[in-house]
Amino acid sequence: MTKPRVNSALIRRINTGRLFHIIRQNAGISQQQLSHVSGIDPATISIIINNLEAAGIVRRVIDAPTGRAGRPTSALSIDARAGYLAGIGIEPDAIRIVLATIDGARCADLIVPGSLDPEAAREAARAGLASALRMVRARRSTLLGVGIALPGLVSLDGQVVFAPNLGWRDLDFAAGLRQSLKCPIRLENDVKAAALAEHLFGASRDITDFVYVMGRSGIGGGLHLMGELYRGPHGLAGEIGHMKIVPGGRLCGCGGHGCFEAYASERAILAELAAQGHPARDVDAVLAACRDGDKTVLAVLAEAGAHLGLGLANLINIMSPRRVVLGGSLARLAPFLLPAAARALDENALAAIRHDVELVVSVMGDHAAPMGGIALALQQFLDDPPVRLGHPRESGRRTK
Amino acid sequence: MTKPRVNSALIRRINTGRLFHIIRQNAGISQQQLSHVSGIDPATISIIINNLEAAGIVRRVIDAPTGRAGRPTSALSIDARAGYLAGIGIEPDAIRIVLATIDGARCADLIVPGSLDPEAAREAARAGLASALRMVRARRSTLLGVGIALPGLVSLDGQVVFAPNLGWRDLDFAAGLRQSLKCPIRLENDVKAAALAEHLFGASRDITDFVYVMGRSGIGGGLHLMGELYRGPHGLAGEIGHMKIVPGGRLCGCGGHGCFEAYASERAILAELAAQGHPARDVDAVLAACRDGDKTVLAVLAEAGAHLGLGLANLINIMSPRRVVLGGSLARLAPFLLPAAARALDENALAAIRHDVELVVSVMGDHAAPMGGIALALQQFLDDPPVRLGHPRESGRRTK
DNA sequence: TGGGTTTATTAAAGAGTAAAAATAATTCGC
DNA sequence: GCGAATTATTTTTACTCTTTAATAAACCCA
Repeated sequence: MTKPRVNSALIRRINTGRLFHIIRQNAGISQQQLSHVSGIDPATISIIINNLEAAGIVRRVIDAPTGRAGRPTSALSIDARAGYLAGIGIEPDAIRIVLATIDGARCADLIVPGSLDPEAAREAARAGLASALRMVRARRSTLLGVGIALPGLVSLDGQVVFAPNLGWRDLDFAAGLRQSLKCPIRLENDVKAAALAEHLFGASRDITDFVYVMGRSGIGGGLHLMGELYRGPHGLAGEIGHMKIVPGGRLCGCGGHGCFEAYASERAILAELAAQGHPARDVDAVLAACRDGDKTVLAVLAEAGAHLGLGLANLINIMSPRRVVLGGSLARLAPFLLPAAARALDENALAAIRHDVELVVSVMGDHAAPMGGIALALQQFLDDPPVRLGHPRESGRRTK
Repeated sequence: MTKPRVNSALIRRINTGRLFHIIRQNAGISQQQLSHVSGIDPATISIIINNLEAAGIVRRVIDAPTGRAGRPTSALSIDARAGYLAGIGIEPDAIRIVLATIDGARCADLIVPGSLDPEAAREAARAGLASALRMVRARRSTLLGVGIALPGLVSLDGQVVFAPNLGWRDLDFAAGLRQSLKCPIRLENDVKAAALAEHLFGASRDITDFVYVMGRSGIGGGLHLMGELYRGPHGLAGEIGHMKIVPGGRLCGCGGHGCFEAYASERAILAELAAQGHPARDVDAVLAACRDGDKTVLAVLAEAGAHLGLGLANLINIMSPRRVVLGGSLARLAPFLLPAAARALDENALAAIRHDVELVVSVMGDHAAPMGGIALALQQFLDDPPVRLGHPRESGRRTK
């Protein structure tokens, strides 16, 4: 049971974080606007901004004259030179590495072959990260944090509990990297990480309550509630793939029957196509067939879309989020899934609740997992900044 | 969009509230133990306790000698003389009123006939409340807060959006009472309120993440996440009754098919019995038949229990709570529902998640809703105490 | 009286807020 | 054209509030 002390340091950390994100998402904002937006007093802002500037996190540029009277504003922005964050998305067959500045701007992108052997995957990630750093001509000491996102159950303390696709169980994947990289590392389930990225960098920045639904081979979910990721008491909340939508229905990989992901996942769609004798074996082929107007494929997708809508309706009835974000292969297939899904949603979600829910598609694409890693790293960076922010005001007070 | 300022006053409110609840649940605790339990510094505690004592909220009794050396501890407890909280549970046919001291101890209990006319219901509640106050010989000025719990959708600002059982829509039920009672009033959905009561007064005091599932005529839910009630962006989260567990299944009152409450609610059970020609028309009759070993009733309940387990499995798969609490008529029928429900749970919930979830029955009984009202009133009292706590330290500083 | 235990007080450090002051441009008056 | 007034933004100062650590006080028992 964590009980963070409620004290001044916490206040400062919260307010600093809030200002950081506002600046990040509104580059060029002035201190006065910042005060208006955040509700924090201008004096407090002055102090915090000065600290952030001294730490090299925020940059201040005096604006060009506007032509109007008064002292010109200075434009605040996150200083890209502060250092880099790395996001690592681990999949069975590929490891995606993204390097970003601390404002989340992507500046390097890399895919290396994956491995089911943890040690090999770790080494591949490490080597890939080194390459990425070379790509931007950055020294390893400029790496401020690393976030790792992988498909599987991850405990609250970042241990891999079970990752069926990777064949990993009870593994501290980050430990080895932490040693060799000498910088903070966080590890999280890829869908939860992607939800975080959606909140920090995506289209749902101002949405405090949304559900991220990601189709990979199966279906995962991330609950973002009250402005923060909800992990649940064991870190397993949001695993919606095995919600039962058809009692006694199709056999699922989990051993159960009628699971959500046995009907609406990429794997389920491909399996259904195969069962109907269709040659498509991956999402690209499915999309190509759709564009050619392949009736079989369109029918299968409509069917899957209807089940998708049914599952989402349950999710919406329970959580009443403001938005549902679709990611992964669900996002790619969305054009052909959504019509049926929207119908099923209208039919099965309570009207009063359905009315206020948007169903949108993530724009993150394949970057969802590694950008989730960036989000994790950024969160870590703000939770526990390497330079002590908010230190005592320099004692250079002039006396009258 | 609420954005509470993060400042010293907030810290004090949070810490004061924490101490209040610890004292409430551990009457007789000493300041030192309080510090140990809460993690708050003894000095801070000293100040806060002095304020609470001066406000008449906490009482300090110097303990009898313990036989051991040292200054005797003083026992802290919530001062029952501080005043009363009222909880009002509104149902179509009855209004339940509970009076409690601010530590949540029930001291009066009353049921008056209900009404579908808002004005009549309001007047009945007001009159009942006056009677309850007379029962404990208390003046109306000692009433510190009122919480109202009713079956229906309630917006975040306490407006009744839709209460089908009462036939109310878009109604500010509390407004009239607020005028005549001249004390703070909060209004909330009864299941959410009951979940709050379960957290503050029930068996789930130390559980930060649980789901409260209440069977009335339908089925409602309350999500208690991260130590607080989750209302969702519109206050409609947790309305699990219309989760679809059987696609295209039984017609539900909502117009949809296959809803949770069309299979596992009191109304559904009674309807099924009627369809099978059984004479039981209420829960009492059902329970009596069960005790007589009535096969028909037991079979219907087992069937309903299986569907209950199926619905709970979905809830658990999504939320991964630490506990599911059953209340209302589900609690009364629990002995005959649970075996089948537990089986369905084992079958349909992911093992990794199922393993850490308890399924328990609320001990609140019929008091759930009005005690929910008490919980609301207490929360209101602590959020916005009538006497300003944490006032400036008395200026009686002695100088050396 | 002295030892031990618990509570209360005090001083220090840090946070936020409000008001005043400083800063830096433009605009006005001549 | 040039200085003073104006305007808008940021910083400083003064103050309150909070936590925390160190210190003092209160109290019982031996």
